[in-house]
Amino acid sequence: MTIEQDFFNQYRLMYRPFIKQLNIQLEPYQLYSSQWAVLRFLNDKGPHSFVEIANFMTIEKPSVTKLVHKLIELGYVETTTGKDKREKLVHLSPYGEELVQKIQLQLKSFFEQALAGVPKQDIDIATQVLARICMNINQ
Amino acid sequence: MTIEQDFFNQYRLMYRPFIKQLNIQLEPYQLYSSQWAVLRFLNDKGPHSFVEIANFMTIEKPSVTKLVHKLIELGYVETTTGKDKREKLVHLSPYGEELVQKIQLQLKSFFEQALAGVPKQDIDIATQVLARICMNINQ
DNA sequence: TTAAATTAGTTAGCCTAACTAACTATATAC
DNA sequence: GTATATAGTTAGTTAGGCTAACTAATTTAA
Repeated sequence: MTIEQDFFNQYRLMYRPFIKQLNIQLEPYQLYSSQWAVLRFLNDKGPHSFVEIANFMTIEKPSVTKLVHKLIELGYVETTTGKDKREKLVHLSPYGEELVQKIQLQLKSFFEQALAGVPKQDIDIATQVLARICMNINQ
Repeated sequence: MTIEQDFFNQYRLMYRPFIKQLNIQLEPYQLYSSQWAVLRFLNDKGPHSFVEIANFMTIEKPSVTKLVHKLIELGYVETTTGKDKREKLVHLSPYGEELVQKIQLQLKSFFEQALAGVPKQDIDIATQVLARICMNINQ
């Protein structure tokens, strides 16, 4: 067992329990983790088109259609026409903006608990490792 | 954006591209990443029952049933009766053992490429961070 | 200038990888 | 000896992706 294999084993092993807990946190807001990822992206990076959301999340366009339409239905986001008649810009609704702040506050303590006992410096290193892998994998 | 939130964002962002690439690596063996996770567990930790596999992978029993039955169908694993008539122990077949060695060799270079440019020390730290989170989340 | 190619988003239908509820068969506890 | 617990299975559901094929709008090029 090399240290690389060990890392990826551990990476995968963490996924299910993490997503499960995250979904429990999000349940009061009728959100799943994938929908939350979209809200967070719009909050952090501002309004973006469907294609831009797809590129950022490295998922396909039809998957974005489903996610965003659900968020529209919930009243958390709205769309406006983009730079031409084809493009639609997705942005948080006023209600959505409030909600994101509220959820982020709640998740803050969940994340802190999950990382309890881990030095800040190690969290930073781990984040950089994950970012580097993303870069390496996506060419 | 706290460093904890940043870490988990990055964690989630990596998942899809990683699993996608891993599945491409496994495709010649008619395996998906979840089935590979079972083979690797049996290889690393020896024969185990369905319940033990479920506990280790933190998935439910019916999910294990499906995974293992597929692996039996492929001829990669076999079952023997366990310590009583209810329990079945799952173990790699001779063919399965060979295959695991072969796949591990192939994945070794995939993993090394994915971690290219990351110091060994940082990989270790990141692995420990992931392990600690697993522990914290699963109580 | 109009025909071909490209781009943004949608629809329909599929798949993986999980889940819960309810079941059978066996084993254990009271 | 009956009630309870445990191992595994079956049936049906779900989240969260996917591809193929479509419409409408835009750009390229002949």
